[in-house]
Amino acid sequence: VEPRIIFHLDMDAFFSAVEVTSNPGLAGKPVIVCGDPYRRSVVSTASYEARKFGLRSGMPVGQARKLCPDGVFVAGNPQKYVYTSIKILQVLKEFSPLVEPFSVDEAFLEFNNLDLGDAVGVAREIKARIKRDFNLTCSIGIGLNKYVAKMASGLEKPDGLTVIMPDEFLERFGEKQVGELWGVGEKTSAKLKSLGVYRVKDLAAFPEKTLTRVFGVYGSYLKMAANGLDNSPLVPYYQGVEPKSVGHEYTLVQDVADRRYLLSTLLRLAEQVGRRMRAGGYFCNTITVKIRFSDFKTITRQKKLATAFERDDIIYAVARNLFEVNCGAGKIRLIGVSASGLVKKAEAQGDAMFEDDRRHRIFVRVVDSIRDKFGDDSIKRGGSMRISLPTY
DNA sequence: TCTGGGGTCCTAGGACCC
DNA sequence: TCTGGGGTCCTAGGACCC
Repeated sequence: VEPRIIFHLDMDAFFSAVEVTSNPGLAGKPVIVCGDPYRRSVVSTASYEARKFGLRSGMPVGQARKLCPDGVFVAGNPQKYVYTSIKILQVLKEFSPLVEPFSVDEAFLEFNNLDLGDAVGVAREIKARIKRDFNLTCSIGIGLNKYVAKMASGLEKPDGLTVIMPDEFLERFGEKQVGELWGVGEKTSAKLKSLGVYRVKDLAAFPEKTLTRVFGVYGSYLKMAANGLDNSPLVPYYQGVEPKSVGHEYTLVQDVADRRYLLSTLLRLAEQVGRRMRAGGYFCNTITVKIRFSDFKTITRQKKLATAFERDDIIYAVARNLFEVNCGAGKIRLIGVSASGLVKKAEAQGDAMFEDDRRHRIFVRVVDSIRDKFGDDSIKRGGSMRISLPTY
């Protein structure tokens, strides 16, 4: 019996590549997809041409412009990427029913009864189909578990195809820095360095007891990761995963001290959160407000209620109270509202707050449907009308 | 160069109860 | 009188990922 084989498929510079397909004149140019260029934003995706200039995801757009003055900076179109992503998933399902969408540009596939030699052929077919149908390239990593497949897909980007057998993991990654491992970020790298662990092979051989003492449950995960071990199951798309939270946050165009303006923004965020919950059929019992001050210090404050709710006015009332108690008097850079403790609508039945008035619900449904068609800004309630910023 | 937005999971401390 | 032990729930923050 052949063991299960896992593919990890990673679209190459996905957002930039999609922009090029809808505007072929951009082909071969440094294309940078970012947030609204008129607001404070960062690079979402830089094409490989742009990466030659040192551009990376997460880099502030100002810095990116300096490094790459001739770059084409495009405001992202999330809907377009989601649409393309779904189309690609449909193609992947033709190759295996066991597809786990991992993000908008990544997916895992599982194959059973597939010979390893044949796996490479299947991967080539997938790459050819995606090239033919979408004019996009991807990189595929193949291994016996998700972790190895994920690490493999990054080795030969772009347009890569990499197989890693269990006994090959340390050959391929042993000499690399621990920060190259999926799940090992800046802080963990630094902590590991202080333990004398620099390379993946050092971590692979490090005593697990020490790791567990320093990192808690994460310690044994680290040791396994460094050895290419992973027994996490693939979760097929049709099983889905229930979200744990729904939130929105917004970095203001400029830091703002005007409390009326901030509250109107908070209301908009509360309404967006409510709308997403209703669209998914969820109730929540906890609201979290996030505040980032001018100095980038960031706090979160949350409140759990005894009952589940989804009404905008309740979300806003809770958020507003948390905000007013914690906002201080200075300028604020970002505010966010998030709902957690989610339960499906059916499970929330019988809750006291569920018995609220029908008219309110109908009103909200109408507003939601208009916003679905025409965008969040098409309808506003009085309190969320923009109040013009004072001149700076 | 001035630092997005959407998430998940884990930890630690305090409140509270028995 | 000057100090327990166990357990659960809630809250805040940190780390990481795409």
